[in-house]
Amino acid sequence: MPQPDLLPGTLDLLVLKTISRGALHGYGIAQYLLQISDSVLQVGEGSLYPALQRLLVNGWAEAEWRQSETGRRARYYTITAAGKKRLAAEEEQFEKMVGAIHMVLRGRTV
Amino acid sequence: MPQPDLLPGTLDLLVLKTISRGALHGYGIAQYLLQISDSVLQVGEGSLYPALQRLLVNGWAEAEWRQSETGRRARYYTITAAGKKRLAAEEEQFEKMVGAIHMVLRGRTV
DNA sequence: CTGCATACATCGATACTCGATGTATCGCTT
DNA sequence: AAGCGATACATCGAGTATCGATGTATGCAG
Repeated sequence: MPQPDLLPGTLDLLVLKTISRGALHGYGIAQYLLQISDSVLQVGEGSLYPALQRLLVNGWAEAEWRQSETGRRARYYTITAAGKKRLAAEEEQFEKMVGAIHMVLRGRTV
Repeated sequence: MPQPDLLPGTLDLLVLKTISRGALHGYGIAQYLLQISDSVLQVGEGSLYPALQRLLVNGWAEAEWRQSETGRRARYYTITAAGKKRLAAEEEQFEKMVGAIHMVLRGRTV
């Protein structure tokens, strides 16, 4: 178990943010995350598809079958209004956590 | 499930960093994290003690029974050389992840 | 017509956090 | 001296998430 492919608990955040830029299919989401992160965020399909299901179930995203740019059938995900609210909340929570962790790492004496 | 008490996967990092400042017992570690993070990092005992066990098993920390400042028996944890190496690695990995996630959140077009 | 990239999805194993529960002692207040 | 809150340890089961393996299918290039 050398290194995780991503920080646990942040996948929903990443996916929501990605589809907030425009409708996208699962494979495309994975590609986007890889590219923009310089191959740091390697989200496997076994993590991604369950995550997308979660978003649908919670009403944070909607799905629609369409034709992809390369001609294959693909499921495009769109963020909903509830999803945008959730995204904002998760983003804030994430920054709060990172800030707190940095306090520890910087190691000020209390 | 409103908000998690910490980012999953970062607890070992936090504990290692804390005891790298000097030997400390479990209860004290939780207190320290609370204080320095302004009550953001609320690590429960059910998370902390298993984490400490992990550190011992992996040889990243050593434990010794002593008397606490308040007079009770307490188990003081000290970071080992291997633990310091591990800490550095986890710290680097964490920053890499956070940097990558920020790329997504800032949402540059690729 | 073969292989690779695209595109979907599920499953079991593994790991981690979280809340509840339990024990015990110290020191302060009543 | 009895009671209570804070200190201090630890374990257990439930819930949740990630990961790797596996399976299906199609479009396109060579």
